[in-house]
Amino acid sequence: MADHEFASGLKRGELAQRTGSNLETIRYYEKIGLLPHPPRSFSDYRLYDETHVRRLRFVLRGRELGFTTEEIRGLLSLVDGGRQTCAEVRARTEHHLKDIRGKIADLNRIETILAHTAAQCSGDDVPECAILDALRS
Amino acid sequence: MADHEFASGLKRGELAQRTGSNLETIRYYEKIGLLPHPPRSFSDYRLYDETHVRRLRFVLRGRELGFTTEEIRGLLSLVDGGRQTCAEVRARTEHHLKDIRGKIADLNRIETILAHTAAQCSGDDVPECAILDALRS
DNA sequence: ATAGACTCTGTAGCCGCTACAGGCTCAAGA
DNA sequence: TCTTGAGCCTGTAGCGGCTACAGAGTCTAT
Repeated sequence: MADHEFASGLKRGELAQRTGSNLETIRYYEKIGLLPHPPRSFSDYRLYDETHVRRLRFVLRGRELGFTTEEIRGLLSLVDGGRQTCAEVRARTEHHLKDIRGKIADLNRIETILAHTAAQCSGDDVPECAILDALRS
Repeated sequence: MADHEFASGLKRGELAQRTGSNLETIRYYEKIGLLPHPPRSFSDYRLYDETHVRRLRFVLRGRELGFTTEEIRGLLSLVDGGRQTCAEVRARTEHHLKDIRGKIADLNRIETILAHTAAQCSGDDVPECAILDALRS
């Protein structure tokens, strides 16, 4: 790096650190097209800039919020398209919201069952166990 | 089947139907050791009985309740051990309950954010979008 | 000059299934 | 009896979303 080749770009490890993502995840997102192919240094190192940082954060945030990579691809295309129709983004979000509420409901149901059965369990060292019974039934 | 070879056993498809599980899942559970290798007919068909039905139901129920296959393997070993210590089963259940409550909390957090941003979104065909902003930030 | 940290590539593995291809076996109708 | 079609057998590949590793190259600090 005699000519300070990296002065203008982040290397992959640096991008990972800046975004809190895993090193390999970055390559994976590039592979599946959620991140663009970045320019390369003379020695073939990927060189990222602020636009990549923002884009990766967008993707990571979307994942955190439970969007699938396909859904994120869709959101990105709206962003990239420029004329993103707010109505469409909203429709997708609401669809997703429905999903999430479904998952919450499911988990709450499970939680209730488990909490109930755990409460019935004496905790003693006896062969009978309310929890196992619940699983068996 | 001249000699009514199957009279005393369920075939795989019948077991699947009785338990509501997928046909292939049964083979998979056998492969990973959650179901025992059943006896076979002359023509190599798996032959199941009521103990298999119960065991498969146990596994399926455990999965429904969000236990991993490894956790279920653990629960099964307690069951199989005979002297299952109720205290231990209870401890595992409560550990699992903690997990589930964590997930519920996460999802609730996500739900709040999405609901909030969706509410802020006008739904108009304008390039600004609260949801995308939220993802970007 | 060299050690060690970083990057590159392709590929395999993780979980929990699910699906498929290609062959065998069985039951029922013509 | 023959045929048709359903069901079973096996091994293997694929899904999503990563994560890890091997083996090679590159850079930095001492």
